[in-house]
Amino acid sequence: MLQAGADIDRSETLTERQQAVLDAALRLLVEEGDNLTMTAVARRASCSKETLYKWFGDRDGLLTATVQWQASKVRVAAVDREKLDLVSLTASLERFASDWLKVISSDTSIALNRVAVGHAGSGKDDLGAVVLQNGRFALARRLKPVLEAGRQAGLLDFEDAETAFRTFFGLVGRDVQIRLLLGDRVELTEATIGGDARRATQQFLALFGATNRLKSL
Amino acid sequence: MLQAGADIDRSETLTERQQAVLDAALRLLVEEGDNLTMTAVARRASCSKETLYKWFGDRDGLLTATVQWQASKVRVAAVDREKLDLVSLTASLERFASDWLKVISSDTSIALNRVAVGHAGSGKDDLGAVVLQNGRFALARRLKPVLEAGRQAGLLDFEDAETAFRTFFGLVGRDVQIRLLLGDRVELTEATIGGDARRATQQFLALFGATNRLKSL
DNA sequence: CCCATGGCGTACCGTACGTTACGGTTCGGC
DNA sequence: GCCGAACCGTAACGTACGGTACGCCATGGG
Repeated sequence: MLQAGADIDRSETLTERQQAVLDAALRLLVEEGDNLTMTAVARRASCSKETLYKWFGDRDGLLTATVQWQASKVRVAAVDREKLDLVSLTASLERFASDWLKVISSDTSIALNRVAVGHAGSGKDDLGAVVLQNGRFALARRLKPVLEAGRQAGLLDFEDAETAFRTFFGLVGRDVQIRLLLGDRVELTEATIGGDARRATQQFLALFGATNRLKSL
Repeated sequence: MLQAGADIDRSETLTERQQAVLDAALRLLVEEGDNLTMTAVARRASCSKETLYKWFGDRDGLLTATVQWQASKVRVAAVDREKLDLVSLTASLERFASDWLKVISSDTSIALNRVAVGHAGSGKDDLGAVVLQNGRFALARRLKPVLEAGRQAGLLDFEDAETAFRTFFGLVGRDVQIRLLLGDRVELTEATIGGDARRATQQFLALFGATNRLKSL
């Protein structure tokens, strides 16, 4: 399984300057992909290579620090769980879907996932684990309480929150992420994202809404 | 959009020996990932580097040839479209889902997708396009006729075959592929694949079956 | 005023790897 | 039996890049 603690918040232990350096590395990562060089990072960040090595150890250290830094920035606020009727549940689900689609279609997410996937083969670092923790698993952690609350309120009907979440994940993401990662130009305007979020939520409610029965899962 | 002709069948133009070399490269790609060296391929294939360069031009040429070679091997037979009732349609869908899950969870598919994703950033070659053509788009080409036939037979109800396919794709794959690419150990036994295929088809039929209405897509 | 520290810029080293060149060997055709 | 082509094994070359060392400057405390 995945290592625990891969999503520790490093924003505390980082000085202002170090964060600026990591931001530069992040921008360069988006532009150049995995073939960015230490000299390029140093030049872009206006710092010396020796400083990079002193702060981050080696290239892999810099990369993981960059990924964790970006991860610590997208920590989103959870949904408030006060009122819960069908319309608020629907709104929450649509919100989650829309946010998720925006994230996975952003340039930085694509770049980060690319390098993480590339590094996942030879187990030198755990970029894949970091990205998973702050991507797919973070989404699950934030969404599952909403699903459970929906079940408590009698709006949803499912056996296992995990499988319900995974279905929602599939309905939202479909083929978007893999196509983007493989370089396909998927048109994702604000409008299409909104439409996809609505469609996915409706489909999810059709499958797991308490009114409809689908006991054969 | 993606380049046409990315899925030309190269198995004709390749001699026996060249296919053996590509097989060796493929195995090495699965083991080593993108950091395989030309010397390693030459040694594994018991051929000289000069031959590699004469046959495939350069490293990228060898990689694309390897990917295309593997792609030409998984060309699967289409489904026969004679009888078409609900049980045969269900069987076809389950078959597709199960096959697809087996493919994306195979070692070679994971390795190939990893290098293709890694190379998709810097547009040196078009590995991403090749993988997409022979993966996601090939699946769509093979599945869409079945969906259309199902609609003709009054078993399915959808507006656009493309969006219907994408929903099916999402219901089948969910988070499996991205988790595998990122290095997560997903347990995918024969039994779980069968169960997932059944669940995905049932959900798809619940959404797009002609008996049920979900006109708000 | 002086010195120590931290960081910038740059030159440098070692190595890994893509690419090329070359000598030796097999093999089909004459 | 001889020739050329194709190919194997390996040595060699060039380069790019990770990692390190060193000189210089700024700042801040004594």
